[in-house]
Amino acid sequence: MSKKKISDLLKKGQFTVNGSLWLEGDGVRFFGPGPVQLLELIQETGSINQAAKKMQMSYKKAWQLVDNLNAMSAQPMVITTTGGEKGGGSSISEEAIQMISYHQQLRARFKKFLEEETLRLK
Amino acid sequence: MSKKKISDLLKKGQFTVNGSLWLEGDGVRFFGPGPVQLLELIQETGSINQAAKKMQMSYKKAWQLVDNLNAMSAQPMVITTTGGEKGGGSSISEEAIQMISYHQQLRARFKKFLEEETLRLK
DNA sequence: GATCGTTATATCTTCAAAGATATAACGATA
DNA sequence: TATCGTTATATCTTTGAAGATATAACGATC
Repeated sequence: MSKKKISDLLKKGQFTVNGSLWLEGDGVRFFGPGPVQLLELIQETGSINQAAKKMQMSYKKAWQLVDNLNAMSAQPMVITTTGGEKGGGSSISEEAIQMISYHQQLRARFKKFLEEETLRLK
Repeated sequence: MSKKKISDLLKKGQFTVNGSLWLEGDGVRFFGPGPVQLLELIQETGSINQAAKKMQMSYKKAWQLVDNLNAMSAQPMVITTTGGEKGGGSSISEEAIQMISYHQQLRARFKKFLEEETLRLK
């Protein structure tokens, strides 16, 4: 019996290999797709609050992500200030910019991997 | 300023790139690591019930996975019989064996990808 | 028809994650 | 000192997934 293509084994028409990637430190996941987008939006808006709103995330969750990121990194990724003229605000560090850049490249390589694997199904 | 290694940006010592993969049909995830092990154990034990116990999964969840797998595949991956001498039992189809084999190869390639990406951090 | 262990299914309970809400702290400006 | 919008934090509610439990259906064997 000849070997069938995987897609022949399955019922529906459109199949893809998909997945997700993250950085792990001592078994703890800490840098997935969510945080990257949040960092980008903090950079754009200058505020955790506004960044959270833009991605329809609760402020609470956004703050937790920021807190977690800062705890895991050698230098803070997000610098926050409270009070002042505009009530405060946040900016991202050079390290955060490098992490964003790295993550974009990583995602691009992963995307290629997934596309190759999806082709292999057919 | 020279570009730092990613691992220098982070606090703790041991970092890895990790992730998970699955097959998707019409946006619905349906074939991850859990089902593969379950299929293997059904093949080994001849019973959904015993397979579930071996991997410390509730029968309910195991049965749901089996039901889902059969619904997604052109031919059933698990053939079940009820009643009879031993109360019934289950076996896996040729298609399931092919899926297991495919998934093992896919995991091996993914493992290589993750290892390469982890090396890149350092 | 009584027995057996399994499949098949429904229902109830638990538990953790997420969301909603409220409020204190902050500090430049006027 | 009053105002402002933001950060920082606590607490309560909601929700969905998982787990626990119970039971019917099944059919070869005796």
